[in-house]
Amino acid sequence: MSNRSEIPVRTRYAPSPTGPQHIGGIRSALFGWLFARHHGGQFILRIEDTDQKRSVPGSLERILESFEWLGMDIDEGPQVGGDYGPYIQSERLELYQTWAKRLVEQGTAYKCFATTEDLAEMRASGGGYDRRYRDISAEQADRLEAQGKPYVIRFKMPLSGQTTGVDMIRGEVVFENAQLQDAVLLKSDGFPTYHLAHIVDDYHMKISHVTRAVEWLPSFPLHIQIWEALGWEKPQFTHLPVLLNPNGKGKLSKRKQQFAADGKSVPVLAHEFIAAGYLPEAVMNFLTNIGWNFGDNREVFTTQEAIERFQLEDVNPANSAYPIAKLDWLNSQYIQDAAVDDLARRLKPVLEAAGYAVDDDLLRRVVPLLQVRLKTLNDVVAMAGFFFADWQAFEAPPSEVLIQRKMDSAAAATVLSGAIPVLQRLDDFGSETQHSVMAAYAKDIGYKNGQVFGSLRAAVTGQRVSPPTFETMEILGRTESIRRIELALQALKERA
RNA sequence: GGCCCCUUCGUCUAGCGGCCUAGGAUGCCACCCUUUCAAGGUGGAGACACGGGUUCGAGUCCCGUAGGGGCUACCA
Repeated sequence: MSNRSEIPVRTRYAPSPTGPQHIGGIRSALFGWLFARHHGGQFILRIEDTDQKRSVPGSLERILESFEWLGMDIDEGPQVGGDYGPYIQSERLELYQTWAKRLVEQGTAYKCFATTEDLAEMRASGGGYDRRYRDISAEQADRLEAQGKPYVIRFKMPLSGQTTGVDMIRGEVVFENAQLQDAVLLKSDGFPTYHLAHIVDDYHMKISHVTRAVEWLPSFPLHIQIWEALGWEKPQFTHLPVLLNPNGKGKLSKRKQQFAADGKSVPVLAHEFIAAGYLPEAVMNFLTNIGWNFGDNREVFTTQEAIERFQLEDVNPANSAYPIAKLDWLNSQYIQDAAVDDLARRLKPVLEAAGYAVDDDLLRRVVPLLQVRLKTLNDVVAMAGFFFADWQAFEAPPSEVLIQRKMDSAAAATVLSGAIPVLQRLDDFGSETQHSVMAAYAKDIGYKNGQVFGSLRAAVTGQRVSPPTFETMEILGRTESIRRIELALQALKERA
């Protein structure tokens, strides 16, 4: 596939284990994954837990679950292993310390003894770190260290000149070195910062293409300088656009619950998509189509098809408002196109979670009635839960459901009671036969189809909105259908 | 504030100088179909942020302005 690079393509997703996975992070990972798969390369998961304070136990499991659900397979990482591990940064501390020390020895980094208070003062007087320890002598530094003073290691950023970075979707980006600070490479607790750790790891893990969110663009020149100070050949870089809130204002946040225009809360965390009843294929399709497009004006495509076409260069550099409304549509497309057994298998746990005991054969008969009616898997409960409830416990719905528009209680009773013998006489209780016979019946008694069919629907399903009436009655069977109609008649009589 | 990135219908996008009287999708509206709800069909409204250049010709290239986003931590 790749005909211009001899080195194998290796991309990585390197999240901090700070809790549930945010859809924005997953999208960044997705682009790196698609790129690796397109080129037949490897996709690596690395956990960046160098900030102990922010680490949340169980995060790794959540990340792995999200990837598995979406079908994004990981070639190397914690749990799966690989030749370049460990894949958790807190287990690689020695490596970072070695290289930080090397930089100090070669004079491109230095020990800085400024205290938190010193830094706070500098910030208060309106500026960043003033580089006060950048040029102290080695003896001075040794003396301070011998006194037990804590220190960090900072990078000696060039004070003048420019650094030019090449971004695969933006081209050259030029920065003034004087704008950059002497970033901390190694913290006083011996842990590296992101700046050092990711470079050491990307180098040692032979990452060929760094894909990360645009918020890293401002520190791009710093990273370039560090790569060069280390004397390592750089990978290629791509800064990916991010997801904005649905209204286009601000980066999509997992902290603040977002609401779509219709007032529905917007799924942002990976597990929320599962809980909301979305299909993983639909979510993948949805995510892939933001900031990248399939071409040919196609909106619905498989992950495999996307892999065949995906190019990082084609990614739109602009951030996007989170187009969540499109996911409902896409999801409904996938539900419509799903095979009956497949959809039944996915619907079953949803119904069970709602408290229904699901009979597989019954479910398979019901599914075809549902396919054009469900936006999400969860919709099955309101639309067709009644099929799976205890039939013996069925009760007639309230009168306002039973009595159709432009009808009253007496009219409803007339229509329903007259329908019973007609249904009883049928040789064939199939929906089509029912339909034609009931249409004729409606004409006979002078009511509209909608009034007759609607009355039956309400009597038999207990709902105003349901799958088609006659298909439903066919599944329920003649005996049960008529029993329910009788229950409705009784209810109308009692309430009259 | 400084620095960096971005800017086509409400939204996601196609467009990489003439194929654009700007295409698709979603959402919205109307009509058709119709036993509810959907689905489906047909049609409609809807965008090149603005101003300068460059060019025979600019949505497409350059500059500026405006707007949006991000960074500016011993967080990533």
